[in-house]
Amino acid sequence: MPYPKRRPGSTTTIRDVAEESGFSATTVSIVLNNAPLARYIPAPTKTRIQDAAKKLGYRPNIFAKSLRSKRNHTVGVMVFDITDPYCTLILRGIENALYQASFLPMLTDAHNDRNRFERYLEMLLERRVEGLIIIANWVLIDINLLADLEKSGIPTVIIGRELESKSISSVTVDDEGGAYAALAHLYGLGHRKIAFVCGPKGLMSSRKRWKGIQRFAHDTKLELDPKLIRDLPDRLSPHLGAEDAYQMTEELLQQKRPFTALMAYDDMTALNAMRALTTAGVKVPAQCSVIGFDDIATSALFVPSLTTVRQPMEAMGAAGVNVILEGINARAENKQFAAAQRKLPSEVVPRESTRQVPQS
Amino acid sequence: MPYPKRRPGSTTTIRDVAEESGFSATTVSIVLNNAPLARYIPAPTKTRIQDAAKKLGYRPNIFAKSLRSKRNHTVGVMVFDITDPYCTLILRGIENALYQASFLPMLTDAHNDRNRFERYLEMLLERRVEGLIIIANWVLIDINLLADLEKSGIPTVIIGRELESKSISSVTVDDEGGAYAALAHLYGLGHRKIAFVCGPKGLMSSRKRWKGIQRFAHDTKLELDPKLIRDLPDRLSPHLGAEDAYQMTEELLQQKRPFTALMAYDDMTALNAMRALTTAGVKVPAQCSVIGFDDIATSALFVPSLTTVRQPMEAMGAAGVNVILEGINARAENKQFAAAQRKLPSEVVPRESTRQVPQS
DNA sequence: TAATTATATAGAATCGTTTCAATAAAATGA
DNA sequence: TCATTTTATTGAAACGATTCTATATAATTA
Repeated sequence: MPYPKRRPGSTTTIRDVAEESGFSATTVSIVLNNAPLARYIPAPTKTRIQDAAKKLGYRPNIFAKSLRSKRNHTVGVMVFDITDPYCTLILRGIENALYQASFLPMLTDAHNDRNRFERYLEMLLERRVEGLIIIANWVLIDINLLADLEKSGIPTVIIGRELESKSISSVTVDDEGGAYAALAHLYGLGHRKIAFVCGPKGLMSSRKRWKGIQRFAHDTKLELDPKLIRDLPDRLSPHLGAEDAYQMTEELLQQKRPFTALMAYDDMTALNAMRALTTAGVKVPAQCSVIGFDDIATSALFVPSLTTVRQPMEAMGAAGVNVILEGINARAENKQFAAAQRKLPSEVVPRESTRQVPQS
Repeated sequence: MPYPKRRPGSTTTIRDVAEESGFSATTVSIVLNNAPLARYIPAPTKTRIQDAAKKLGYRPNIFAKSLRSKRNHTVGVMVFDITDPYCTLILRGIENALYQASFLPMLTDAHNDRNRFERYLEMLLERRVEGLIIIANWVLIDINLLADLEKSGIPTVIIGRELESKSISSVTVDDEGGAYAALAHLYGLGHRKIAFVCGPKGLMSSRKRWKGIQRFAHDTKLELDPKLIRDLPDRLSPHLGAEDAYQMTEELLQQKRPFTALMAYDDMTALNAMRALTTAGVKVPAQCSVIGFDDIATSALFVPSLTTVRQPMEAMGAAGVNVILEGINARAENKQFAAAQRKLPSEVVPRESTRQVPQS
């Protein structure tokens, strides 16, 4: 009995298959992985090995495989708040693109908390994920997280935020163009007195959208009334933002400075603005049109449904995956790869909340 | 030069730390893992090893670790549609509970598709996740998936659906009690003529909720008008359900059979029912109260905000994690463990959409 | 003092793959 | 026919940790 009989409790290994088929573990490995050398192996041998593997229900041990190959076909995905509807569609896009490539995501949620972010980052690196996708939102921890990331050297992409880094990729939507188009939409409906609830100054996307607004105003000589412009504060907690939007809309109304349309930083802001308007007795869209940005799921369900600028969230998720997949492949072949900065177009989705300005 | 100098390109291994500290790899391992034998190792040795590890930035190779220990501190999480707001809060609960235990989730989304479910299941087993959490929804693939699961022998829990299996755990909400309480809420507000848009008969939760309704009606001698009861069809696609709910509410209205309240199978149904009511000119809650079930995020934001029965989703996610963690621990110690069936209580959340029945 | 136990460390085996290097037979070319 | 190439297969060496077993000294007990 030269080979030890395989112990009943243990799982079947490649050596069991070798013994069963009458070939060596090497040959089994070559056949089952269809390695280059497999072209020297005659068909009958192949079938015998495959049959043996099937018969024993052989499932290669992924730990051993990973140990050799240093790969695990896994990427880390970090969100800052999975409760945020903005996230889930991006997640869908990520998931779908990873599925195509037979990768699986490790999902982590930083809860908008810096410590948790760092702990999770550590856990992901410890597990040697092959890539990292970060979905930025609202509050993104500041820049020194980059230090940790860059030195780790794993392909990383941030979705939803532009970065000046040369080693971290990013996928963003065309904020400026989207805001430009949104304002153009309102303008096209005849609106001239327009109120704005802009995002926090600290956010790049907020600045970009404002830039788009200004550019449109400049292009068409539309006058922007400074009294009708509010900025959301730079807050740590995103859900407080909802209340802020509500309050600011109330403030805008209390000024008694008439406006026929309101453009909000994003959909959550717009939704809360609508609530404030409705509560104050201002009918949307009859008396005031409202436009948002993002097109989160709720926006279509709302009454009235919200006109908004759609971010192609699934596409952004997919783009993020493709960017890091390129990085991962380059890495596997020891090639150099450069970080990519992708910008995707957005599109105005007209719904019930905007309407032709009433004749006066 | 007895030891080969460590190659510059490669990562630092335990042997590098051994060489640097002047001890053997064995000792390094014992110290760094604080293994039982560590109590024989004097403090100075320990610090020298720890310093060396820190100096070299040693990070143990998790693949090698897993190969020995057969563990990876990872669980598979399967959802059927991450876009479904019902999922995300449960996911939050899962994520949070796993974080406490230093586990990480592999997230998969079956897209309500059976093939995808099976492919993902295969991928998760291949990766040897230590446990499996399935968030059932709306349409859950039928029972023969159990065969695959049971034979794999990994601890599994299904959240949101009761199962007759003895080897698969489940976490559910008290559907019957919740529906009972919801109807009691309407009854308490004086409603007697109540319409129902029930869930698909095929769903256990749907049947349970209906049972709660019947029990309440029986207890209080409330009469249920069969003409005011509709069942959502058993569909494959969950989003079609939204349109169904809208239509059924229209049908209920067209009958001209008065009702002062409508109880919906779940929040999505309720939201669409409200849309239909509003569109038809029926004011909610002035003319008709509406109550849902689930308490998804959108419900609080809606105008009017939706009264509903809250499922403790985060708690359900956490409970699911705890169940499989017990299974995983039992397994690690080669103990037997029995599947657990947990049922969590629900609670009525009164909001704007329900109101005292108008005097007539 | 001798026998025993506790302390401190290391060598080698193991986990299950993949792959390098070796070998032998068969097919080809000169 | 002999040298070379192609085909077919394998033993052994990685991959990087943990742990079993062995060993040597120091401390304790009889």
